[in-house]
Amino acid sequence: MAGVSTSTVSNVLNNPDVVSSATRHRVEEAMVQVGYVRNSAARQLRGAPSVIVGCVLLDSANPFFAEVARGMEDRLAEAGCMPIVCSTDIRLGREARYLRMLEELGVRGVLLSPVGSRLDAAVELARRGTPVVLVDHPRAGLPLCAAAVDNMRGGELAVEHLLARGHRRIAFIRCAAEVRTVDDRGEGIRHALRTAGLDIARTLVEVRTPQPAGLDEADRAVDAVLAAVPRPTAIICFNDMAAVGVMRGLRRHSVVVPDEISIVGYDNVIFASQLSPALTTVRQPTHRLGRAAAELLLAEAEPGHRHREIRFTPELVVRASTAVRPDGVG
Amino acid sequence: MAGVSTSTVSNVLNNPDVVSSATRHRVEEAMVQVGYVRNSAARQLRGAPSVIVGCVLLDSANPFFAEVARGMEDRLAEAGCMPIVCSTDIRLGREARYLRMLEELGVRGVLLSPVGSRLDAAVELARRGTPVVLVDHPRAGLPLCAAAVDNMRGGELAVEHLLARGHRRIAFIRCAAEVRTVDDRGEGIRHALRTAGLDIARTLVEVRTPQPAGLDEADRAVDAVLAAVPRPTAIICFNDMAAVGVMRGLRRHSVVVPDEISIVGYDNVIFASQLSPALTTVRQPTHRLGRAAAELLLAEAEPGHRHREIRFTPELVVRASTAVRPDGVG
DNA sequence: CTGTTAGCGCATTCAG
DNA sequence: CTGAATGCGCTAACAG
Repeated sequence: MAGVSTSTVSNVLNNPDVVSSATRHRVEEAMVQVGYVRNSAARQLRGAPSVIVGCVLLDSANPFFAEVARGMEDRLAEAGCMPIVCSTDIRLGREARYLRMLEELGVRGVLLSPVGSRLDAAVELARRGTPVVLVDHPRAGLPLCAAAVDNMRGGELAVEHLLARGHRRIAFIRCAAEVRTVDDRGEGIRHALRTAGLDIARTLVEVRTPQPAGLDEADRAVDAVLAAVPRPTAIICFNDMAAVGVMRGLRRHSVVVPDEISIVGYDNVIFASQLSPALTTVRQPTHRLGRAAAELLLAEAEPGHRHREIRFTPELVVRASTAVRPDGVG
Repeated sequence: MAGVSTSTVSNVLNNPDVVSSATRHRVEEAMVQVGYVRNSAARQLRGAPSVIVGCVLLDSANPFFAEVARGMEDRLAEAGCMPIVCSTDIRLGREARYLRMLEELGVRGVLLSPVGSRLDAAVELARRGTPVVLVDHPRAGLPLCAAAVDNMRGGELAVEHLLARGHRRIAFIRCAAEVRTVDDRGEGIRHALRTAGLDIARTLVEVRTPQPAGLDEADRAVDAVLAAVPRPTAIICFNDMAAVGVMRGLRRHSVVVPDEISIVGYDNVIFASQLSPALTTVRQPTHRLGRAAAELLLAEAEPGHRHREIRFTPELVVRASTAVRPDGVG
């Protein structure tokens, strides 16, 4: 020890009030002199909780998840924690690998936007002692916490809006990969159609875009939509990026939006309002979703903790890409 | 030990070929039976290099950085590493705090998009043994590696394009925060104007938007641009999000783009091509930038390593938001 | 090829 | 209030 003492230093760091302020100052001074840096590995080995939280998302570069991750980061920072951000690209193998690595790291917990709906790996991980919070996925009775958006409701909102505008022939463009959120939106779409007394087989056209489901793939999916007989008068897209691709595809076919075909996106990315036409879409509270997930995870450390779900409700943002059904169609 | 041996297990994990395949299998079996999980903390304490890399960025939710981060993540994953992603929001205090935490964690290194240009903290950190790679910031002779985009050239590209279209009165909308990349673009703008033999005081109008420099702030900054006498016929924005705000602001003032005023953005975010009018902008190789930074960091572990800089060149993407200068103006 | 041992840096005893 | 001693899980170096 530079000053005089030995592991009084430990107390200076962990129980500052137990040390006389004189020696405390002396020790603190010595620490900056020597350039002392705490060693997290040793602390953790000794049993201290890790400050690291794993965030395993489908794709951190996707604007939706990027904002969710930022919400997580902000809440974690308040608690002195930091996120490790991983993208699975909807690949189960990568998810498993990341979960394994995070477990070995002894992270405080994992915020997981799961690939499929077989959550055995997540449940097992939690059972072994690493808390897991599901993000953007319903709790589904599992012994885990979850922060989710009501995607069924999101699908319903889109359909209700289109039905009110007179549309009776609607396409749903979705990604080929099995993603729970997208499935739920599809479920909501069908539910709303049934509720309106419509025959799904005759009103709904589902088109899947190949992976990676980006702008170009959605552009090409337009061909299939336009080939459907009778031709849909409205298209619901599984996210805003796809909606942009669809707009491009329709332009390619010289189909005017919204005069001939209406479009509804999903996510309300920041550019949605500046597209031409401005995109009608479903807004999700991304930042708050991320915060909530982090909140749930941090709460797992508390004594009488019980698993719970925080569920957000999406909102329809009506803009210029949807109009009343053109006469004589559908 | 479940099977029979003790720290032969260590060899099974680290020197598999040194153990007879019989016992190896036996040990491996026992490991899954017991549900054995390596303890990274203990390995690290013992001297193993960490698999964690700190990524300290200005704002991970910003599409530019989100894609850079993804590039980092992809390269790191190939090396069995994972990124901790932190956002400073251009606050020195937060940067310092994060760097400290990452140092305590004993990360493999830090990929830093620095707040200002006073890089003492980064240099010190590196000197103490945590490698630092600058991201989106020039090396500037420092004893660090850097992965950067030539932002001066980006500014020049924008100006050269506008000058070729006849513009002689140009506004530059920038964020109030001191950000090196934006400063460099401004420098490039001035350099290109000087090179063309123009008087900067008479051709260039610089407007700063308050923090957080988002869409709304840029929208409001339009007022100042339009108030300038003579009124600029073109606006260069420090990023695409700002360009979107500027478009909105101009619409608010019933100024038609590009007929009355041309706009150049920066970043070429994925939606840039779908705006109305489609945005002329400067493209940066985001994903590759992130990859390169990670690459440089991983290379720091190699024996005869020498610091170096990887510099990318931006490209102008000409679209519909820029036109020839309207007659009789400027 | 397999078993034994020491110590990485810290926090938490217990004695002074 | 301060100083000395132990062990967290692992690996490297050596002994069998």
